[in-house]
Amino acid sequence: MRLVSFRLAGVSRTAKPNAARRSERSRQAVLTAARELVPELGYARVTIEAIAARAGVGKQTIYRWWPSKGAVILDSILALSEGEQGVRLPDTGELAADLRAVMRATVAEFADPVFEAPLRALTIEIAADPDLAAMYRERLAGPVDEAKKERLRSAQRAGQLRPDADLDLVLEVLYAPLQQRWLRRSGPLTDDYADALVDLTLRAFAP
Amino acid sequence: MRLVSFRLAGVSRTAKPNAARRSERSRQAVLTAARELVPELGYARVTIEAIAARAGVGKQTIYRWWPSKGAVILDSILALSEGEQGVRLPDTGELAADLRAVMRATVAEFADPVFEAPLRALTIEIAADPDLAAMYRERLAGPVDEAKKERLRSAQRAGQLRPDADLDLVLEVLYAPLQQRWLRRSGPLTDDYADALVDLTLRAFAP
Amino acid sequence: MRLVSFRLAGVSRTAKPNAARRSERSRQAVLTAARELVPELGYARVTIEAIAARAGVGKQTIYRWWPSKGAVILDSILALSEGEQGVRLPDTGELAADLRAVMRATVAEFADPVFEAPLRALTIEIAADPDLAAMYRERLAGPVDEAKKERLRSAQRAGQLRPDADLDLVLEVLYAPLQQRWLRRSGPLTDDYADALVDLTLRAFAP
Amino acid sequence: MRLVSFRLAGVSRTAKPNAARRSERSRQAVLTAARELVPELGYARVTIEAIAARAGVGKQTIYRWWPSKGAVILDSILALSEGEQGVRLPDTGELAADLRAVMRATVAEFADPVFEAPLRALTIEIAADPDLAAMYRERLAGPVDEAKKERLRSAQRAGQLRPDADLDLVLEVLYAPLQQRWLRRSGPLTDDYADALVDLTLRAFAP
DNA sequence: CAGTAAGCGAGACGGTACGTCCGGTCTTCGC
DNA sequence: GCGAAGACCGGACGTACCGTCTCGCTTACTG
Repeated sequence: MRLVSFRLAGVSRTAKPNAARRSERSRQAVLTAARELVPELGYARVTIEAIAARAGVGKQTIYRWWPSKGAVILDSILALSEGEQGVRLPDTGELAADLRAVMRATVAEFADPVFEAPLRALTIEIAADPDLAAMYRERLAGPVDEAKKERLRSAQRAGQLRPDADLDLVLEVLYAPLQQRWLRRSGPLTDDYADALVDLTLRAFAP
Repeated sequence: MRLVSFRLAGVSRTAKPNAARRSERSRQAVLTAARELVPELGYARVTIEAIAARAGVGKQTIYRWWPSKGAVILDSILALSEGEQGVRLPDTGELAADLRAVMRATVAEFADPVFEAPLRALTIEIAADPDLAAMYRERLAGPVDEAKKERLRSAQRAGQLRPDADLDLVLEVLYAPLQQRWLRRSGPLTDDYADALVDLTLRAFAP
Repeated sequence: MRLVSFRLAGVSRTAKPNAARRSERSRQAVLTAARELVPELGYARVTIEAIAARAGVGKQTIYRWWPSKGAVILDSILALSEGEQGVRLPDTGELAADLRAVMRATVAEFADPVFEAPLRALTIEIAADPDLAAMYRERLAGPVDEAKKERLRSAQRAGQLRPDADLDLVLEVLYAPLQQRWLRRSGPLTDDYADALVDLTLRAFAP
Repeated sequence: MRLVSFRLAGVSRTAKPNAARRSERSRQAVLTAARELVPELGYARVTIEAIAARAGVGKQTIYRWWPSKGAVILDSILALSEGEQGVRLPDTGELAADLRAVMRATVAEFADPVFEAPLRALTIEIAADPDLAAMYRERLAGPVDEAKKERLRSAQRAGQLRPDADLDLVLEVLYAPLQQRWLRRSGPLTDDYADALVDLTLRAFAP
């Protein structure tokens, strides 16, 4: 799978590298360097050269294994949850309370610069690069969304949500306003705001 | 006062240029070039040098009048509606129908590359640049949102919307899902989708 | 003339730079930096980047005005005699003495690292690059050889040299052994050796 | 002794490889590849990587057995005459005729790109690298010059050459002008030119 | 209504980063 | 245990743009 995307993304690379001989040490160093530099410098000022220098790695090693700077950032974020088992949302039986908790946690993440900076960087790259957007959906958004939808299905079985509700749409109504405020800095991100989004969503999709 | 500006003359960006002597010809050429180049090359490959070359303008002329590439893009979009009087939404008395029309029009805009490409470029720049985000809110988003809220207030008076509804939140629920799908290319943008957003919003904020 | 050779040497440069606006300051800085760096680092370790850095000049400024590193070296050597009027050899009337003086001076030059290092660098580049060889002949070797031949012609008129002697050949017999010893380090360069070359040359071309 | 070499094993270039186990196959492949690539690409574009790839050999195999690229070139030229017994010049008793034949043969060699390109490459490397120059003198120039001097000694015995002539100097006067013309491309290499060099040399060193 | 100062097109400049290439070293396999 | 294969760190290459800076030229205000 990886190799295919390389072939599509790479411009002139014809002979694909042998992944079995890849240096795990270098890989970790690059991802760590990327994660550190983004909040330090701001994404726009993070360069491949800076990542390579900080990681103590040749530039070629980055170009060999990642198709773009955005892909490095995506990997650096994915690496944080490496080794964890699948995501799972709280399920106390009380949908409203569970969603408020999750939404408030999201608000808190956006307030923490260590999360916020790489996330904003990634979001910008995704908006600009369809290939990266596909990688993002497949490897990060997809699994997380699936976990969220699992919780919603449980709520449907419990009669707390309209049984014919389009769960993708439910997620969008919950998250898109929050993420848009964050991305555009168009308003404050507070717990009250999180709660309001949960309330209106439940109203809109009440059985 | 005179002497101070004399003394500072030559220091970068302290003595701002005399707008009265600005060449309208050059301004239009730059905005047109920017608008044309973004869909042609893709935003990432549009450079100040390319805009200047296409416009037949010196680079300094761009640096003199715009603070950033994003500002040029913003202006190039604003210039499209230059001369028009204030925005105004349809008001047939039937809120659902009016909103569906507006949302479907937005969907159509996103499908047209001539609108889509500069809009995406602008959105990316806004996400990366807080200063530009402020300009955007003040000069583009603000007036448009005010017009939309005016229509919603009319609906509140007509008893078609909860009188205590937070109109900013209503707008976010309507638009953020649509714009996020577009920005992330995370799903199809259809008229049905636009209608679904209108329906759930009206449900959530029904009186 | 210069522009033509640029066009031939440059790979992708189509729009030739405007020589009238060239910065004399930068030109001098580059030539001085090159002259200093060659003996310091040895020619093989002198890079365009190092010259640019030492000169406090952008790399592009070098690439804009010189087709190759060798051309910079050639210019840096030519710049030494810039402003001087044409070369002229001593003419005491005694050919043997005059030639010995000139040959011994050449031997001394080869012993001085400040001359030797750039000269060796240039000689190597000339051997590898026919374009540069042409520049060298035209701008450096040509005028110098002409001055030497002028002295030989004077000797012919004085009956000290065979009147039908091929003067280019005379110069080669004088200088080529010396320069080859130097280039290949195949033997000692002494005043006696210089004298021996003069003696045998005069024997070979005696009237 | 054993322990020392054990301890140093792995330290770069201290423990030299066991020449007995050297692969003759690889050695030949490298030398052939080098000889082929120099005329094909021009010396400046011949890289160790290209030689290794063409030879079907790992880069390390080259670095293990040769100290520099120039040494590979030198070996590739030496390999041509491998197996031949010592060089020997024609001796018809007529020095002038014999020298003309040899000089004309040299002119012909310089005209053949298959000889010319590696020879030029080697000459350049020798000029830049004193270590290689020493190897060159010992393994290539030395034996050849000795053979030439043997012929000259025979001529001295036959009274065709001044008995006290410095034979190294004689060789230089014969060859240096020719080789310098070739290296600098400063004039045509013809049979007449070869003959002229022989004539003037015999005049200069006539008994 | 001439003189002058600004904006202008043009583009050279000092820089930074790009993405590629290669040098020389090190590691992993297979023979 | 050598050798092929090739990943690795390092660093220079030549190019593309950045944002600043002259340079003449044109154009509009000012004295």
